[in-house]
Amino acid sequence: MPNIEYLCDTNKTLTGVLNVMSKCEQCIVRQFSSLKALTKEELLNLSDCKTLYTIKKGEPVFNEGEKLQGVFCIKDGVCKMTKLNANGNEQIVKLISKGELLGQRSLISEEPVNLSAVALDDMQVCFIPKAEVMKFFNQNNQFSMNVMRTICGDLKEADDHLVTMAQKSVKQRLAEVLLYLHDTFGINEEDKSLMVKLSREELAGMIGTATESCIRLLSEFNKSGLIALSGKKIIITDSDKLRKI
Amino acid sequence: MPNIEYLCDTNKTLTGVLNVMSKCEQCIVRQFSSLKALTKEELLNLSDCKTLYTIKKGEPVFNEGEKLQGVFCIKDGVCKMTKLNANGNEQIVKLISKGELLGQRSLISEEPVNLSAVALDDMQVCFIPKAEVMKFFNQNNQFSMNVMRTICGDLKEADDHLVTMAQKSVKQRLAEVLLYLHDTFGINEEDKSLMVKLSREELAGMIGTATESCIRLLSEFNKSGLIALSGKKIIITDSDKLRKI
DNA sequence: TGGCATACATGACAAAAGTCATATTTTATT
DNA sequence: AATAAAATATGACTTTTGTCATGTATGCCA
Repeated sequence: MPNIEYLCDTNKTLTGVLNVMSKCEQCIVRQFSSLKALTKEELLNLSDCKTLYTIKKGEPVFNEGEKLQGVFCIKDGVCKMTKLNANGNEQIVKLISKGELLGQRSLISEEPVNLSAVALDDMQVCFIPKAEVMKFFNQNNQFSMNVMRTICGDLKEADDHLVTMAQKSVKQRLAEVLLYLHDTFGINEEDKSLMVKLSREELAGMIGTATESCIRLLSEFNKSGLIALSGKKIIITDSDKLRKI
Repeated sequence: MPNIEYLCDTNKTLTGVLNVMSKCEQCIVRQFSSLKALTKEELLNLSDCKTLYTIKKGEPVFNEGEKLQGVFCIKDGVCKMTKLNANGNEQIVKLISKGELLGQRSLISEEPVNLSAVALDDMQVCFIPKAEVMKFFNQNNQFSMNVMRTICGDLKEADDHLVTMAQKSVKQRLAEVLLYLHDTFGINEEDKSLMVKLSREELAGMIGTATESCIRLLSEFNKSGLIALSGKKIIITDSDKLRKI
């Protein structure tokens, strides 16, 4: 992972230069996260101590087991939160995108992160040091409540996700994931293909199945006219039928 | 579910009588929950407004979709947190026992509960009204942090659980659940059988499989000498081998 | 104590999903 | 543009898991 501690402690110049271009106060993304509860003054402080980061497609923001020194606010891009199992298979637990905070759970629990975060496309993230976040917890109750509500939402999603994994067939799970990608991240205007591009292997990793099974089912959906495939691109052509699988 | 609002608003006498027998200050169970952060004064208040409840084996504490007017602190007993799927199958998401709070997520998110809670044996729970809990959130930061840490822990567990469900075989999941029941809830002294008694159907519901598959695998484990079965009782005889499945 | 209901158990078969081999296509690189 | 490497696709087969039928044990209650 990028060596955040190093950059944050020593590269004051770089940090400063980057910050000129991105005052937190004007950052629209902030409005969608728990940070929306911060006061003007708190935002000014935040602007000074944050570090803007660019992470290239395929690179990790952090890896399972690392200790974080703060949280990341996603300004742009999408990443996958993953976990390796004993066989070396990668399970994608969820996708996280613009406006969300990464690593809050780890900070609160004072534990290493439980999941890896890997960029699915080029990302821009702001790193906010631990001390700053903890200060907000102490002085801004609304912020605390926002974080708590977010985590409660995550917990509900995780429980629901669990039931899906435990009770539904691979086919149903694939249909569900395709609809989720469609509804959450949208489609390209020109060709109506899903905006988030995952390899077949990654798609299989979201569903918890073998890559071949995933490919086979995509072919089947294609033949049945539920979706259209053109190279890596997936276009949902009959979302109603997909929903009824 | 028991009509909590009714009891709490009107049955002052009953509440009082019960409270004489159970001051929160002396309640050992409290020490294991987020409530341990409360001051003496806060505990005295709590004693006055809580309601002690007895819930019989098989009865619900609350059902999926209900709106709660507070949280439940489990004084004794174990319950299953479940969700019904479209086929009417019951998925057991987790087991909750002595010392834990039920319904916090719902209260924070201001949403109906996402899971049903059903007693696996006779339970004793204290109902704490919403207003009281919210007061603690506002006046006691340590309490807030405790709740937050608990929920973060739940989230981690849920994510891990998800990976297990998605990636492991039914056989592995059964082995894992048996070890979990053993390690978390312990065994009976006399016959070394698992303390928590689940029907085959419930066990299947924890694993996310058909009851017959669950029974078949238990037989197999029995024949291979990993476990011993005597009626409903399950005795783990070779936990090392079970762990290596 | 007998009979009924329920839970547990097992066989036979079907369906779902995984594995391995091997094409074929796409993408990256020189 | 040529080639190599990676990703996608498909067939053949095995293993896992689910379903339905049916039998057996267990507990409960009049």
